[in-house]
Amino acid sequence: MATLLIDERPKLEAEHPCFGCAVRHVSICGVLASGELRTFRQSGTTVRHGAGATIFFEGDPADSVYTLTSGTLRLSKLLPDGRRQIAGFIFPGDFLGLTMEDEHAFTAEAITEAELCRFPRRRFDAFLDEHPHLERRLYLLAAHELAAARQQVVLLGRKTAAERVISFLLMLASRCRKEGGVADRVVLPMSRSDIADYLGLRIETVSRELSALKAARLIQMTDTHTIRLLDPEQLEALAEG
Amino acid sequence: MATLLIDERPKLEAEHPCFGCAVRHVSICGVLASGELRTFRQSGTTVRHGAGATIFFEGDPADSVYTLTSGTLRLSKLLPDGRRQIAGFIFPGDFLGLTMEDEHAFTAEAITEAELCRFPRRRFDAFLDEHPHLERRLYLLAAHELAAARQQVVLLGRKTAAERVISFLLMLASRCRKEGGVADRVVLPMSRSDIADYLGLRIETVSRELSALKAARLIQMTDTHTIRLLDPEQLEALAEG
DNA sequence: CGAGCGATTGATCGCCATCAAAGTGGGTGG
DNA sequence: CCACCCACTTTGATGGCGATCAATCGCTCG
Repeated sequence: MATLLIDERPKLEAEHPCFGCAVRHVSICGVLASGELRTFRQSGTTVRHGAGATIFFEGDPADSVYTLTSGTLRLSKLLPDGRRQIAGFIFPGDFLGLTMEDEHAFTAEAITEAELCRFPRRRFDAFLDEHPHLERRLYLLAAHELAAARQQVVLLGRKTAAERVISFLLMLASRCRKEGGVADRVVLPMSRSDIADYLGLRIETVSRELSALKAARLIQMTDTHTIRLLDPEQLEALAEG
Repeated sequence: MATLLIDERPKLEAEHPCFGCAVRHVSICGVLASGELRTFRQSGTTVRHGAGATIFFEGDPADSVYTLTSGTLRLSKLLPDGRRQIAGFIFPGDFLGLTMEDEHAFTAEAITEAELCRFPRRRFDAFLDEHPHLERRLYLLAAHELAAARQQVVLLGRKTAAERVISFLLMLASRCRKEGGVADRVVLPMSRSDIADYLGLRIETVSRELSALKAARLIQMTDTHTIRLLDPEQLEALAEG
């Protein structure tokens, strides 16, 4: 029995790359039966992007959808004069390219090296027609993103700089926890500039607030991209005023 | 032929209140065939709320969904210390209560007197199971709301007070246009306080910016709740910096 | 070792918030 | 019908938070 598993596993993966996919169960593919998955896989291709690369620009025709399998992306929009707002970060398992319009409203860029599953939109839509239960999954996905966007609206509309930075750290910590990681050790793959543009602040302000939290012994920074939450309880209280 | 129409119409409406519904074709019900509609209607009830009334509070169990048939609502959230952020306004034809959580994340209140179609969530879900094409409609709806929320994120994160107010006016004008109204005459059913809490500003700032636009001959105010856009082109340019 | 980029820290400025007061309009009761 | 009230809006004066300008630090890479 055990030997069968050991022998069979690699063969399955060779036919079905998805079986080896780290995010299969969390992504949209999770609801697919094995036979469906094969068909689905055949309509997609794997793409790799180096850090800083652009997956698509705002205004580009939205003719593909993606699942991120590794790395981190940012979704951003530029105002004509260069001001930038980041609408969200995309982590492994997240879906990308979901839109009703013909054009993408936001630019998607790789923060770290990233790997994605790319599906031509036409094929994806056709597949959707044949598998109606995928639509519920898609709806759940959209509802989830909507909740996140509205949380960001509250943050940007009414929170102070300190509250924004704390909320951001807690958000990342919560995502860490859901993925089974340790709760109080947060990795920030993005730069201060990305954080600032996500929180509607300037990099100097983000830096200052982090320094203040460090001085208050609420966080610890081993390096600039790794933060340890020393008092999650109090941070939680501070995040909401 | 004409007499038949005249005679038959009221009878149809008596059996099928939805036929007389002003928002049937734009709301989620629009995809339903007549037979389906009858079933759907039977699972819903009409509710009325006076101006200022609360439809549900954030934290209330999300056991109903609604379609707004007349009036205007606001979706808001309070921070512990009383700061309020409005995440969106709900207009006739819009869907309300759409959430994946067990509890509503936002409070829904009537700005003007409002009329809604209320559906118990269990029945709605059951109906959804039997009519899979409704799920696509629902997905489209969520995607639309997501786009609106992200637009608000950009507004709150990176726009100045003047740009926010102009963007708001243009948003309402665009909605007016879609509903076949005149493009340059905008009605604001909500108070200055509601506008401020939507735009992440204070009422004084909203008032000042409106006065400035009036002084610049870009808008006209017949009364505090009716605004005429005198130069939509230039307003459009000013809205994006 | 120096160039170059990102992050931090410091000094000052400006937009919008806050505090304050006056204007407006609609509804009520005398 | 008018006087009064109350809530909402507008306008004015001042202040503070976060932006801006500027310098330094620390790291990686050539």
